[in-house]
Amino acid sequence: MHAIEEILRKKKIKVTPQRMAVYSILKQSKFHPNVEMIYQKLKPDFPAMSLATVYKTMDVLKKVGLIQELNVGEGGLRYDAQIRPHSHIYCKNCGKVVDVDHFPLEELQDSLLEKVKEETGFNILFVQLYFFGTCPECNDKKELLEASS
Amino acid sequence: MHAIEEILRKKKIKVTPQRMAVYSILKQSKFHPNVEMIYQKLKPDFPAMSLATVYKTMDVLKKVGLIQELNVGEGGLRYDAQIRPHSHIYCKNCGKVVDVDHFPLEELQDSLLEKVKEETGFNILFVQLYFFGTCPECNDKKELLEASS
DNA sequence: TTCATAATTGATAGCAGTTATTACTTAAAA
DNA sequence: TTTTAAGTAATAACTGCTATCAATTATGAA
Ligand SMILES: [Mn+2]
Ligand SMILES: [Mn+2]
Ligand SMILES: [Zn+2]
Ligand SMILES: [Zn+2]
Repeated sequence: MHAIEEILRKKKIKVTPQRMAVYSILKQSKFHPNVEMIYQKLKPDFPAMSLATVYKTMDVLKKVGLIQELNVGEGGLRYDAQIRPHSHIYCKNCGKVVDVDHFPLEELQDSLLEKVKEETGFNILFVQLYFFGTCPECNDKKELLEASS
Repeated sequence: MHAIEEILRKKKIKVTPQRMAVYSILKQSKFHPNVEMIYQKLKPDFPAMSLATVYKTMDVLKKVGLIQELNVGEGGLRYDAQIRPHSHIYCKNCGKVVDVDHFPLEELQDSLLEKVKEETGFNILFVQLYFFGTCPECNDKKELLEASS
C-alpha cells in the first residue's frame, strides 16, 4: 500500500481512483499544474471525471498536507507535491513555474522567522517567496525576433 | 502640481478626479485595501463612480509604477502605494495585511538575485515575499475564548 | 461475501471578482 | 472656444471556484 493511502485511511478519508490519479500526476512531475491542466491530463483515463472532483481533490490533498498550493497571480492556483519549503520563479510570458532549489528558504525560516514574529507579533504558519520574470526560452525567442527586424 | 499629475501627463494619461482620489486613499493609508474597500471609501465623495472605474484606475496606476499589487490568496488583490520592495504578513483569520519593514528584501535582491538568475537563467523583474499566520489581536481573542471555556 | 451506510462523485447552478462593451462625458490640445 | 482622444458609468459577459443534490461507491460490520 502506498504512503498516501495510509495517510488518507488514517483520517477516515476514502481512497478513490480519482484521488490517487490526481496525486500521482503531481508526484511525478515538476510541472506545478493548475486544476485545468490536471483535468485535461486525466481525461483519457477518466473520461467521466468532473472538474469539480479535481477541485475537491486538491482541497483534500492540501488539507492532509500532501500538497502545497502556489499563487503566482494568474486566475487560478498551481499545485506542487513537493511540500518541503522552497521558492518558485514564474515566467510572466509563458506561465512556466520553476523551482528555485538553492534558494535558502529553509534557512530563512529558521534564522529570521523569529525576528519577524517579534517585529509583527504575528504567529507565523508559513512563508511564500516568488520571483517574477521571463524564462530563458522566452528571452531567446525575443532576441531572435528583435535581431530579424 | 502633484508629482503624480506630472507622471500621468508625461505619459499622455489624463488626470481625472477619480484617479487622484483613488491614489490619495492608497498614499495616505497603510491599509493595503482591495478594490471593494477603495470603492466603499470613495462612495461619499463620488457617489456616481463605478466599480469598473476603480478596477481600471488600479490598472493604470500599476502600469505607470505608482502602486504595487499584492496577492495574499484571497479572492481579490490588495494594493499598496509604497513601491519600495518590502514584504508583507497576512492574517488568515481577519485578513489584515501588515508591512514587514525590517525584513531584508532589498538586501536580498541585491545580494542573492544574481545567484537565482544564474541558477534558473531567468531575467528577474521583481520578488514577492509573503508571511502567513495570525495577528496578535486574533491570537488574544482566541486565548480569551479558550480561557473562558 | 453480502449488506448498510456514510463518503464521494458528476452534473450543474450559482457566486464573486474581474474584464469587455458601449453610449455618454470630459480633459486638454489646437 | 472648438475638437477629439481618452475616460466614465452602467452593465453584460467571463472565469475560477463553490454549493447542491441525486446517483454511485469505498469501507467495515455481520
Ligand atoms: Mn515547487
Ligand atoms: Mn506594504
Ligand atoms: Zn517563458
Ligand atoms: Zn487577525
